[in-house]
Amino acid sequence: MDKIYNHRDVEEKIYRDWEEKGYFKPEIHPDGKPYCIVLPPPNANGALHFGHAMFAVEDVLIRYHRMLGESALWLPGTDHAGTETQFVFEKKLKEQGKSRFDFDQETLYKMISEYVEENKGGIENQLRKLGFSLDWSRQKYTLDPDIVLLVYKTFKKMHEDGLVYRDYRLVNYCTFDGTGYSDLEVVHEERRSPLYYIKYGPLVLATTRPETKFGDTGIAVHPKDPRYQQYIGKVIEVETVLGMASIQVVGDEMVDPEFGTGVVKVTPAHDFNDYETGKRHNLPLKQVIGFDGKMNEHAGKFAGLYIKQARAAIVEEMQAKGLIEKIDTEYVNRVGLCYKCRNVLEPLPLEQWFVKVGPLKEKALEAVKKSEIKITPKNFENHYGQWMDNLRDWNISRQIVWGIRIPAWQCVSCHPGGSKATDRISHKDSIAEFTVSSSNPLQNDKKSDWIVTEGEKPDKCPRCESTNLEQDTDTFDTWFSSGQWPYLTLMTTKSGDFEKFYPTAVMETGYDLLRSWVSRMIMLGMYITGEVPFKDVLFHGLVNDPYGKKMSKSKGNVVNPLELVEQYGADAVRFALVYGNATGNDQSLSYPKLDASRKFANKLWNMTRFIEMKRPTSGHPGGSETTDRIPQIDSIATLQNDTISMHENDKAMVEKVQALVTEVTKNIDSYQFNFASEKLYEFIWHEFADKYIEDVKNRIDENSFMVLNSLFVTLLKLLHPFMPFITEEMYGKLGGEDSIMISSWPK
RNA sequence: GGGCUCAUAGCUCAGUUGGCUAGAGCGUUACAUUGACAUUGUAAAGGUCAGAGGUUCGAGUCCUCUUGGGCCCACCA
Repeated sequence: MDKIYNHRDVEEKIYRDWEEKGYFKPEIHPDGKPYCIVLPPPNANGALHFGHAMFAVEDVLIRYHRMLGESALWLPGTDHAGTETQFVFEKKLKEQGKSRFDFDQETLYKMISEYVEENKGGIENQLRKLGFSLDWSRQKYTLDPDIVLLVYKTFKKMHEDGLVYRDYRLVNYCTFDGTGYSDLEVVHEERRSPLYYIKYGPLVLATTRPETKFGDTGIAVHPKDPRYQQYIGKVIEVETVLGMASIQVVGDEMVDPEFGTGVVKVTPAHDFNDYETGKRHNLPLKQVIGFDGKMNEHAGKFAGLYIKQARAAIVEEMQAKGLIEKIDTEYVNRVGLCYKCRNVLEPLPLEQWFVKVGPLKEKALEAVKKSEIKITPKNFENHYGQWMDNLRDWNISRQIVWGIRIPAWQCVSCHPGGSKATDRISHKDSIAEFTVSSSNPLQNDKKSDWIVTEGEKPDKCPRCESTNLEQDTDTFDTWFSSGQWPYLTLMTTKSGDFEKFYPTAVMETGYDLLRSWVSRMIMLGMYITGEVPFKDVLFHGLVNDPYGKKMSKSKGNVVNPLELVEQYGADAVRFALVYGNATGNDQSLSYPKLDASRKFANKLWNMTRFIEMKRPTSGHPGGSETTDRIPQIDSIATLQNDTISMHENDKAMVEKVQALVTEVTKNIDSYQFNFASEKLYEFIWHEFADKYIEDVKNRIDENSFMVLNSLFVTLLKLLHPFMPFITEEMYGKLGGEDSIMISSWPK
């Protein structure tokens, strides 16, 4: 044996060996109790980051349960990550001087698909490098045809059950990326936005968005505001930059009399609040900003200007006309930004598919309340409850091509010029269609217009028998498919998997995915299967840079975990991430800790070397590995039964190891991986090596050797889930049979 | 505006249902060792556990408030 442990010599070889022998498959223990973890699917097009490296705790659990003799399945998969991937691809297009609008939907989809295929293997091999015992034979991808079919079925069922509906509503729309988003994908930022005090006939109101005034269909005051009682319910005449206009005044509780002048303009087409106000007072909806981010024809001579330009031009003209009383230039408010491109999102009215969350969330909330699902750390149960309580209907339509196209068709004959999303994708001016065909969309009910299928094109329109049907060009929000991941995967891997492994044992992921992912998996899982998708939720924290700052590409402080694996070894990286980090807490990447872990591996290596040297039958140069196999005593119980005569120090050590086994087992069972790893580190190094080996060194005989060897193998087994490679390597050297990963957990 | 979370040795962090004489890694200091260990071992220094109250036989741990970080949520025109 070399004097030092070199992970580069062993890791790849060992992993290949495990995989070839089929050790990652649950069939290794076909009759064992089922234990399943579904891997949170990384972006198929992405690269490994620390969020993935934290999946080490899943490997700890899987390896532990496998050693317990259970039928353990860790199921890998990848996600097509719609918006993310299309965003990356469009960047590439831009480098080539092209844009997505140069291609039709099918071509663009194909291009992205090919691009993803090229990169798809990357993430898998990176996960292998970390030693993850994933059953690759069951790997799934969110765009596998069998998965897609199940997603269609879910959608169809939800449509039939009235849990999915089409509605014309305001969405957070990014005019740069050309798609709407759900509430979750909006990031808020404080910005200085001048507050303009505008004269509106006899009234003065304050607004940050004068350019939307052409879309005003009402003016609101607080119903009890004594200043404005005489106007409520009246129509007033106001002078605007486009001439005179008449406008309805309403009283609404929404208005804060303390803010500004206590008067507010109501622009239902361009503000979420106003949309609701408009609905309450039956005010029409008038869209003045298009999906291209420009003013439309309702803006008169300002049509065609981008929002920013229009604002400046309008304000200038209003000032010239004396329509602006004052401007508060220091005013700060919160604006919604696109989480991808950081541009200001525009609330725009659009027909979208929505998931009615009410009935779903009720059950999902109850499951956690009744502890059918336990969340660790426990305080996240509060987060979960709060989020669920405030959940609004979920917009699942995305105006991007990269994703699962929504299997809904509309009859062109019955609905000439319906809401064709192609127009938005090509950025043609589709505004007229909306304002014309939806003269009063606030009361519009278009639910029955759509034919939803399991993916196949309907033969004809059930109403007019026309065969001229067009599919919705939108795709599903990526979370709609990944939100069904546990059963989508298990229903499509091997027959019997779903019955055997569902509900899965635990969903382990970063706590940042509680809302966007975990909550949706619970809702959709319970809806489709009638059962919770997993019994436990286990959250890990984020890994920040060594200074505690969040790693991000823009900051340039991203550390690639693979480089650390190369430098320190996968075992050391895994150990460093688990050691000293309380479950669910964020941590800063610590090089000293990595170093300590690497040294620990080296210590183990040298403990093995020492034991090998002291092996009674070894020492003669001609001795072969096979004849020199060390007698193994596999269970501590055997030692405790006085099968051999033991020195009293050996006996004491047996007891200590026994106690350690109990504690480590308990810690892993309760997801306290930090305790387990700390105890192992402390015991192996400072008890077993420093004291016991030093003691036994001078009095070693055949019996004490057997105890030493057996106890050390026991310790290696306890350590194996955390440091799989080195423990495997040493297990072989110490005469262990087969592989440590399929050996039994010490009792 | 709500909610969550953190504050413990020079640094990075553990501390599980209150029992602590408060620990680890790295760093620092002294000594030992060329050994199974590109080292390791033995020992030492270093902390009014953010501050103030309270509950308790007992508080780093539970409660209240204060201060200072971080995160999340919310439609303030």
